[in-house]
Amino acid sequence: MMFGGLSTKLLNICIASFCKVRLLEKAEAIIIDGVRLGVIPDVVTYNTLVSAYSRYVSLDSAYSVIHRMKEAGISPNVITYNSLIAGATRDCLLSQSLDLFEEMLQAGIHPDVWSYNILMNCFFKFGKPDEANRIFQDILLSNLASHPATFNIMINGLCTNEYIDNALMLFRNLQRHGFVPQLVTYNILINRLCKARRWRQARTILRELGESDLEPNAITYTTVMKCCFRSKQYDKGLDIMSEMKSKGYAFDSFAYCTVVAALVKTGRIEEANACMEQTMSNGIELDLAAYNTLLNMYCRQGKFEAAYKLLDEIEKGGLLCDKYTHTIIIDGLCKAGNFSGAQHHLHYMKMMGFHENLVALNCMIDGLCKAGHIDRAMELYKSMETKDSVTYTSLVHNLCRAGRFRCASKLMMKCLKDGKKILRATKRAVLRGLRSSGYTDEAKKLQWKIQLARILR
DNA sequence: ACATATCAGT
Repeated sequence: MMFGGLSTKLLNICIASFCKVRLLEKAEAIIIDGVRLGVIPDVVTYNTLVSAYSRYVSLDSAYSVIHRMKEAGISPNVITYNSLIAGATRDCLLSQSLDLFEEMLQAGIHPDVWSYNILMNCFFKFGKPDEANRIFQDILLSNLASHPATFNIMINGLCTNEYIDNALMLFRNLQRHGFVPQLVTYNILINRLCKARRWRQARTILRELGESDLEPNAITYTTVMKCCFRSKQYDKGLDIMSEMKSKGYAFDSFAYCTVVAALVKTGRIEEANACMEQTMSNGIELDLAAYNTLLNMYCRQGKFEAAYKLLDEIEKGGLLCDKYTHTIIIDGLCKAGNFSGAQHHLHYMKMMGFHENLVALNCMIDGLCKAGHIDRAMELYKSMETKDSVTYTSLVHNLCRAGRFRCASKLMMKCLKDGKKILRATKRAVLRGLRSSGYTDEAKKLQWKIQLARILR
């Protein structure tokens, strides 16, 4: 009996290490071997599989593990449910996450602090900060010992739900009460502050990380590098890349994509190529985001044959293209002036089950305008179900460039009525254009509308 | 030995 217990423990350790490197078939094979030798899988064995399948394969495949588990006479426990709920949240299935939580309660299983953390993260992900906050308060008031992750999830969730000041206040309050930030806490704050373009505060947090006992990791470096690129400090970003390499940090797919995307964006195609070759020669496995980065690079070089070949390769490799993939192709074709090709791909995308793709249509509009086909762009605009501020900005800006200020003005009023934001520079361009071409009354009217929109907002 | 949070792509 004791021997059996020990063997199951060993089996579980083996399975966990195979799952960690995504060798699920190997993990399954060991279970079969184990059963032959009389080693009985337990709840931990199945939980390990549930987690791995939901993470690396699909939620459905995780459910089939649950089925096998029940057939073997083993009941799911709180960890099983936590894994499933986390998986459903990762797959953007809000109601399924909540149903699973309910099912867990119905089954008489008591949620633990992990369950509440996962649920909190779920609410934040779906833009429900109030519900998330309620759970946070419940955790603090309950007897459950809170875990640093509770605070990290809270800080991150507040930031992604536009409560970045509250997140900072929470962070400082926690520190006053003796909370020692973890590396993830710093990484979360640096990243979110950079995305909000609050460079000064981001630098403060980065400095505090430097003064702490913690060592930055690859995520920290990638985050800071991205911040440099975002604030147009390209050479500084590349310096950080070299520092990261020389200090021996693993240069992963994230790091390479960040660098390649920045190089492509600034037109440094040769360097981007070299960087991408390094990625490949380092044997880094490309996932869809990495393929999309590569695809974007090809498109910007006008290498569409290579791009289409890559598209085939992606699909043959069993990956499904996402909306980013298609948008990159459409944007690339538009920038190259191939509008019939772009139209064709738009149809293809629809055939693949993607319906509205506002970003791709915005790329079409911008491309048409830049190639001087403003009327075609206006036609497309009229046929669109939804528009956003990018749609309007692109059209208004290009109408101004073509000297069609009254048309630009009319469109901008529509935009304001629609409650969409528009760049200040674009507003000024329209007003200046109207005045200089003698439409002073129109300019006054527009200015009034702009002020009105500001008051109403 | 199993479950949560941070970094890349239009």
